Amino acid sequence: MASALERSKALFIRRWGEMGGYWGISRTMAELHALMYTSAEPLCTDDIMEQLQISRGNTSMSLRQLVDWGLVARAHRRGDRKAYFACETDVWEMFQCIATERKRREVQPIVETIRRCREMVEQELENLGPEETETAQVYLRRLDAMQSFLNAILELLTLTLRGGGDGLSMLAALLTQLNEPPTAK
Amino acid sequence: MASALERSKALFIRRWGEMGGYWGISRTMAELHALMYTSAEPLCTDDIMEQLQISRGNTSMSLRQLVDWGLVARAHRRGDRKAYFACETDVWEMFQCIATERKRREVQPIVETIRRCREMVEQELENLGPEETETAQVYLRRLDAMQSFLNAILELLTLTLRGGGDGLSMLAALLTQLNEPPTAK
DNA sequence: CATTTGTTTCAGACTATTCTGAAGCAACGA
DNA sequence: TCGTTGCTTCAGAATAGTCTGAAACAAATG
Repeated sequence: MASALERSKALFIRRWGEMGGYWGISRTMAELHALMYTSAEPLCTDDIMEQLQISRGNTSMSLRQLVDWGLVARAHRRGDRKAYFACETDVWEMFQCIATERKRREVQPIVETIRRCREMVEQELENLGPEETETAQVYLRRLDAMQSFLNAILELLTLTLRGGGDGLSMLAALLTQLNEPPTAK
Repeated sequence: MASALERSKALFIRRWGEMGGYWGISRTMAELHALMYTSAEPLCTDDIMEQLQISRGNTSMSLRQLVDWGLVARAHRRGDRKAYFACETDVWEMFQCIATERKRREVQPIVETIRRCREMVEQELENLGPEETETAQVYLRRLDAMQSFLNAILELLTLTLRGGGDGLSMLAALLTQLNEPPTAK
């Protein structure tokens, strides 16, 4: 019978994997991450294969992605040719890695697309009938709103992340202050 | 030849759909959302089917999900039995809808799981050898760190969202202030 | 109550993603 | 140089996720 510690880890790994799915990360990659997060020691490929029951190829590919995201680092042991892997264990650093990458990969492109979309319509704006102009205006206003929103989020993340590891927790404290005084209005 | 307005909308819809994929939302559902966001008027099922070239069934299911998320509302026209659908157009409200739902569906469960994981190990803690105890301690510390992190995020969202629609933009402005003075140190 | 109009559901088809396993590559030591 | 160890790659298999279309349903109308 597996120890309580092992069963506890297994549960955490399973749940973390599930969650990955909801956020556009493959279940296995998330499980791999969880496994490393729960492990006190760096792990080698074979450890991972055995614990998660996945193939060598899958392990190699998933590890590479985690390293690309900056969530996992390669490590080596003296007199051992195998590569070992260790997870970033500071949760705020972890969050920063993810936020930075998603910003770059997903938010930036849509901001750029919105800019282009706006441009396309602006050029045509003069040659439209009155009703079409109205429709176009609504559309442009919506694009602008979305653009501002995304820029605000980008700025918020940039500023929060720049502020070092505990930026967000500081922020939360700050918000509490902001939210409480107004009750005395 | 399609008008620039149409081509612009199509581009936005395509990109928004792609992005949905990265965030664990089906491409079609995201496209549907984008279509409604770009449309000045509420749309009926047939409009959507035609514009996105998808089946009636798919349209019905995707709309239902969007309504569940609170991102889209049913509307009706006098003397017309068809249902029309309109998108939430305030981006901050939109964000709130998504944040609230994800919090409930995805963050809460993992917080609960972490609590359980901790419990499982605590019970066993006394019956362990010294080395195992060390390992278990590391694991528990990691669980605690993750737990605090998630709670901070939850709190942050709650506070931000409670503060009305433009809470975040206010926040961004505030952070700018916080970050700029220190340059004068 | 039969008909028309519009919506929902869901089994099966289809598509996309993920995974495996074996071949290939690279680094090292004998 | 050749064998050994360990990592990476990728074609094809397996799996998971999405979509269709037709049947069932529901509501309004004649």
